[in-house]
Amino acid sequence: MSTVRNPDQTRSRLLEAAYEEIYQNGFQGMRIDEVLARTGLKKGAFYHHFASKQELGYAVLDDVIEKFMTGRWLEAMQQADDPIAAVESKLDMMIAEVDPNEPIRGCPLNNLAQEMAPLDAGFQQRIDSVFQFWIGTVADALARGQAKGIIAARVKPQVAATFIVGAIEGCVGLAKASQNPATFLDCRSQLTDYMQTLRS
Amino acid sequence: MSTVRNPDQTRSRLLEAAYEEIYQNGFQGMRIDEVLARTGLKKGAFYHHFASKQELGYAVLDDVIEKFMTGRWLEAMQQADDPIAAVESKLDMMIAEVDPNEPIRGCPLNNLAQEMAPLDAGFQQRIDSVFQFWIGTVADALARGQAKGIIAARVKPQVAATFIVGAIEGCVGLAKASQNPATFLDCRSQLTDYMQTLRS
DNA sequence: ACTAGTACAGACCAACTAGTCTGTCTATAC
DNA sequence: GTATAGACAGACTAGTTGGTCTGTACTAGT
Repeated sequence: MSTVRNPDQTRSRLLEAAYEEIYQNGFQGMRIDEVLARTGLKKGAFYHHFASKQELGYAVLDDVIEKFMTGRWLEAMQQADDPIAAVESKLDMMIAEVDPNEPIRGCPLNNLAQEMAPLDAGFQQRIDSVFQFWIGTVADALARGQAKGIIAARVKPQVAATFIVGAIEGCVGLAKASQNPATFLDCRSQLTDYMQTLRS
Repeated sequence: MSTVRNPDQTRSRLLEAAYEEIYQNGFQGMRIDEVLARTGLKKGAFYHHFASKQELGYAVLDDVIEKFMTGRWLEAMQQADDPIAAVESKLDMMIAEVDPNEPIRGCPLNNLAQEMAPLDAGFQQRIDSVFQFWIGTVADALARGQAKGIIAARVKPQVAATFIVGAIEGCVGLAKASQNPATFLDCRSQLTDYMQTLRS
């Protein structure tokens, strides 16, 4: 049996399976054997593409999570006429994506942050850079809103954006703790109130 | 050598060591051997007091973390003249407790929540009950503030309290991700702004 | 004082898990 | 076409980890 080889795709499959396993069990809880079982690949393939479990974790952050967050927030914020409406729209999307049949697993980025940031500098730097990028997209949108006069001049875009991102993660985290989507809705309603105070 | 025995204290030492290990490495990352090394005890002692690692985790939540949160928030909120000022005071205490020489490890309760809530129903229920208690203390204080006329009547205490707790955890979580206390200060300043909007 | 249950010590085990190594098949360069 | 490097398979290992089990010393009730 002649096997067709496609190393790039093999690597992607490993990354995708690892992302799922990490999302479900955390990085430390993720087992390489389970990633291999998901993909049907063997140890030989894995360690050909990744030097270690740690390197796999870094690659998931670099190649899956960062790209996901970039795709999700960058252009949505960049081409937003109203930054607050754009954030609200993203929150609506997050709600729509919740699968009521599955446990609430929260935000993949924040999950890794809370687990790994104090334990591993490589994780921490990558995570921080994604958060800073995310906050930066919101801050830039707020600053453009100020230029357009729809956001109050007193608002500090970076500070407000930090809080918006922090509050989103907080609301998601509480919903995860309670395993109740209604918690997110309650929490989010107040984030909405806060954001309205940023308008001029 | 005649060893003095004190089973209650032995159990407490195990719980305290386990709490520290969980706080540093997470529940899954916590190793029983390391708990024993911290205490100088052996397997025999451990499995006499706890049926399993899972039961230890439950006990840490029930006997350490819940008690800690109760002691920290209950009476402070109960005897608060001004609920917002009381929360601010607690935030000041949290800042004061940060040790600049150690990595920012965040909130022990939220750490466990983000790691274990979707994985283990026993953890999830215990964590949720502590969060609900915490939120309840804040909500009750807000309601009393409304009765006194210092909190606006339009405020829904439970919803506002949920957001306050969520935002606190979000701010702490971001500071943990960035390993930068300044992130918490920025984030918190906006939580302060939000809370001011609750006044009448 | 005796006994029975309690509170441990510490050796041991079975399962798991990250990582290694050798071999083989495939693709690519020439 | 052939050599060389890349892309895997899969058996194997060494270390770890939660948990068990037996034995023993302590303690409380009678």
